[in-house]
Amino acid sequence: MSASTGRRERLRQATLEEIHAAARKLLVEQGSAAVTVNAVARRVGMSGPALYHYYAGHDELVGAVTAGFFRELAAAMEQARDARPGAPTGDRMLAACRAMRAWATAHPAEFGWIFASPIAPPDRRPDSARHRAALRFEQVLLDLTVELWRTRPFPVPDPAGLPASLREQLTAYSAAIGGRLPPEAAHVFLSCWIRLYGLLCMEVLHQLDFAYTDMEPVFEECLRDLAAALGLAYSGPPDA
Amino acid sequence: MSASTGRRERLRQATLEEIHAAARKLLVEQGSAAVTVNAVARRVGMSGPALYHYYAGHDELVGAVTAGFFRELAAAMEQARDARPGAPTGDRMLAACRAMRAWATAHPAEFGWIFASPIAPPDRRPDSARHRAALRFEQVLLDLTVELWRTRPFPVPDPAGLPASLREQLTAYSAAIGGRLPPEAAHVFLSCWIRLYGLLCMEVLHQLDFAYTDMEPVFEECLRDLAAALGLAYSGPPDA
DNA sequence: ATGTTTCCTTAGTGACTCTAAATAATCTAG
DNA sequence: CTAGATTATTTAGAGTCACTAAGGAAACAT
Repeated sequence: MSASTGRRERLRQATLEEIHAAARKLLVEQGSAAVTVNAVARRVGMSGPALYHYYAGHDELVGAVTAGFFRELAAAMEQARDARPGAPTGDRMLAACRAMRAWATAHPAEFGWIFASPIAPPDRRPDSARHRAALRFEQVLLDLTVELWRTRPFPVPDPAGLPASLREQLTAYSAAIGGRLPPEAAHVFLSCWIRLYGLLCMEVLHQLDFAYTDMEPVFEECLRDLAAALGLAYSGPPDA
Repeated sequence: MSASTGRRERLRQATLEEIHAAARKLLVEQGSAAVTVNAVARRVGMSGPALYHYYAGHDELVGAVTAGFFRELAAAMEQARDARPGAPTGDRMLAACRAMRAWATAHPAEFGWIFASPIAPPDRRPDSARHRAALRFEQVLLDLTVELWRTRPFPVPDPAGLPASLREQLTAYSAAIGGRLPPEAAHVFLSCWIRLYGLLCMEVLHQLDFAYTDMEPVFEECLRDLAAALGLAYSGPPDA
């Protein structure tokens, strides 16, 4: 068997990327419904069933494309996070959040595709590339929150004030992330995550068009809230 | 021409409802992808193209079904709102919010369909039945907020502290709702709306499965936050 | 040079959306 | 009560989709 750098393997990788790019272009230009096996194959110059030598079917193709989007989004956030290594954790967190929205607004079709996948639950198998990429994406803000918690702990609610069932779930989640955050801190993290993610979700799904035409200041207001919740200084958008 | 209660018209309405029910059953039992023109027609006992005499195509059928879901959701919220006419506005608002989540969790497929429609943006024409039903849905909490604002004004941010572009949009929205809320109050309303809607969005799209298995206490925590923001007394879930 | 693996094509199946034409049922007018 | 218009529904068919199967051609290994 040839090594991983064999000529064939290289060609195969190139074709995979070409397929990936074609699918993305199709998505951006004509919407998610246009991303069909046949259409993608046509774009890369091969006809129909040839694509089945690269992906087992439509779902797997969709999953691979989605994973790529997640990776790109995570990379953008990681880059923003690491752009100024010496800066306070809070600033780097705000930068990562803004990078998330920047990617989302620069690539609305891709961001929408991530959530409202034409086929929502199928590729949610915990071993899929999509799942791994999604984990990496979720990890970015979690890591920053952990760092913040270690260096400059934020205020947390009294665990006794939380409902018992919520406390149990938080304890389980705290264990799932290796105890890097205690349950109360995990609650704060998840609350922030929900607000951030939910807002972008709604923006991208156009659920707020009835009230807002430009979501940027709304997003900044949300960031201000989150900064307050995390006890960190809110510094306005970089170019404002 | 016959009156609106002609026999034919009645038959047609009955068929429309039958189509509607068949589509919904298909959605619930086999997922959104199963809601095809052919499958729906088969279920109502007619074959294929006959359905085109009731809907111009797949998109219109989807839109009609979605509008029905919106109406049902709005009705459930209105019923909760009006269940205890003498109760404080705050209690009735919490009841309406809980009714929203109750409907969403009782009909996850339908609620998910509302957002991640197989065909997202096309039937977003401002004159469609879907759009009107969505407006009615949005109106429920808006009405309650207006009532609250008139009877027991909630704290609002200083307009001078808001970014100019946000202020402009809020002014426009305030005008769009007939000035029933001033821009600052509209901002509070929209913030609450975004948090509520965003949370349910994420729950239904299973974006929080990585941390929570039971979202009910999370939702109640959110309600508690919103109650605080609106300056009203939080009263726990009715049956807890 | 031979055999194997990989890639890609054509052909074909069953499903889908939707159009067109023909047929059956129903209502309306004289 | 019958003739014509309207409506409901059917079958046929075009075009596309996902996917399978079978075969040819190229690249690879030995």
